[in-house]
Amino acid sequence: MRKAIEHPTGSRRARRGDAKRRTILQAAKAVFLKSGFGGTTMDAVASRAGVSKMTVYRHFTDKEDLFAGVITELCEQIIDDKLEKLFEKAPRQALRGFAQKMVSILYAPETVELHRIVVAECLRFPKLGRFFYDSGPDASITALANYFARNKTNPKFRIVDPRRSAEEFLELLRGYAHLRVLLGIEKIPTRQDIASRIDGAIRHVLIGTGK
Amino acid sequence: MRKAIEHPTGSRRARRGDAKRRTILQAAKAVFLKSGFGGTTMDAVASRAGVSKMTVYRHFTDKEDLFAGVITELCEQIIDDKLEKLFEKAPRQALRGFAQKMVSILYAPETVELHRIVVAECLRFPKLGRFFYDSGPDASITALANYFARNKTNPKFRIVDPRRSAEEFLELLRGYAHLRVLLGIEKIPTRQDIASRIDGAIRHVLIGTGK
DNA sequence: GTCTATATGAAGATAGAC
DNA sequence: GTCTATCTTCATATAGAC
Repeated sequence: MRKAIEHPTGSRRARRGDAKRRTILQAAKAVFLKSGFGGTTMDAVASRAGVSKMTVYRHFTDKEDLFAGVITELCEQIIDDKLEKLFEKAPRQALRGFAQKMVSILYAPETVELHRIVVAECLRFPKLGRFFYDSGPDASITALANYFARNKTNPKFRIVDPRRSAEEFLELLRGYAHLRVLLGIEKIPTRQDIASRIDGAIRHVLIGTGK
Repeated sequence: MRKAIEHPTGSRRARRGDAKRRTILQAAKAVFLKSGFGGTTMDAVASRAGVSKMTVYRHFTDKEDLFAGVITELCEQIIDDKLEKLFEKAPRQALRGFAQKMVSILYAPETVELHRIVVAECLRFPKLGRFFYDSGPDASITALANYFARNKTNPKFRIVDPRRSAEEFLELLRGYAHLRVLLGIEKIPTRQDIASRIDGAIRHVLIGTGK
């Protein structure tokens, strides 16, 4: 983004304190996610927020600033919990729990819409791609890679390089089902599809898990 | 797309015969891929093609029609060769050859840009997502799935369901490197990265391939 | 068929009242 | 601080001459 994505208009305190600002941000989030950057008009945001357009401009210097505010908030919320806790169980259960958590995030409608708009606008806003990637995918990969690194000598695991194995595990979870959802072809993968996807990912990194 | 993506203005013969139409289409392709649908102006297309804007409108009824023409041509060109020929060798070599072909397509700049614009515009043009998916990803998955189905009983292979295994193989090839390229974070994956990616994919579907 | 010039409309941004 | 009303820009699309 042209402006710093980390610092939309106003101080951090002002961001939290102002209720109307939050109302506008919520409205903007809905409109941007549904219509994209180009398809969103300041009129639509103002209308949805129940305020006049001028009020929107009082809180955000322009459309890009508003967009930055929305995206920042969304990215900060992608990974909410501490992922480390999931790895405290035995390997198979730990990986299954982590996988289920990841799938639930990956396929959440809001995540999918965010993903779509980031891909769409990452050329217009050069910082956007990295900001999103660091907030979501990279955070997940790193958490899993650390777990693999700790268990690299464990004979149950088939780890070549921790980070690569982490990527591969998550790639199998995401897969083409995610692309189909992104393209609007599928709504949400079935439970069976997800279960089989998780099995495939675990089979890829653990040994002796049968055919 | 609102109009049929398969049939932009004019008959199939007219499409091939008219040289100026092709000039406009080439110019439009460059501009759309660089700037997206919203960022592209008919002025820019006309200017790049070296014709007046009116001439563009003589060949394409409107901007959407022009967009449909560009996307149709791009999608038709994604998979140019017959993929079946690649599978005539021994399993390991066959899969390696197929994988290299797929990687070269996946990471070609034009493919990446097409992918990006399709994700960006698939909500505005409902048919677009499926058209792209069928032309590229699904064609690849199906070709590989057929190969796996023919070799399902071969003890070298670790195939649960041919189509799922095909998706998994291609997911490992695509992976997060592709997302990073899509987001503008990386330019092109390194040779080592690609080689290791191909190894991982083959390891996933063949047995007894070492570690 | 192709051009120059223009109409139309939408949307980002602002002026000034309360 | 918030509103109504307005300005300005610019891109799609068209009219009419050659």
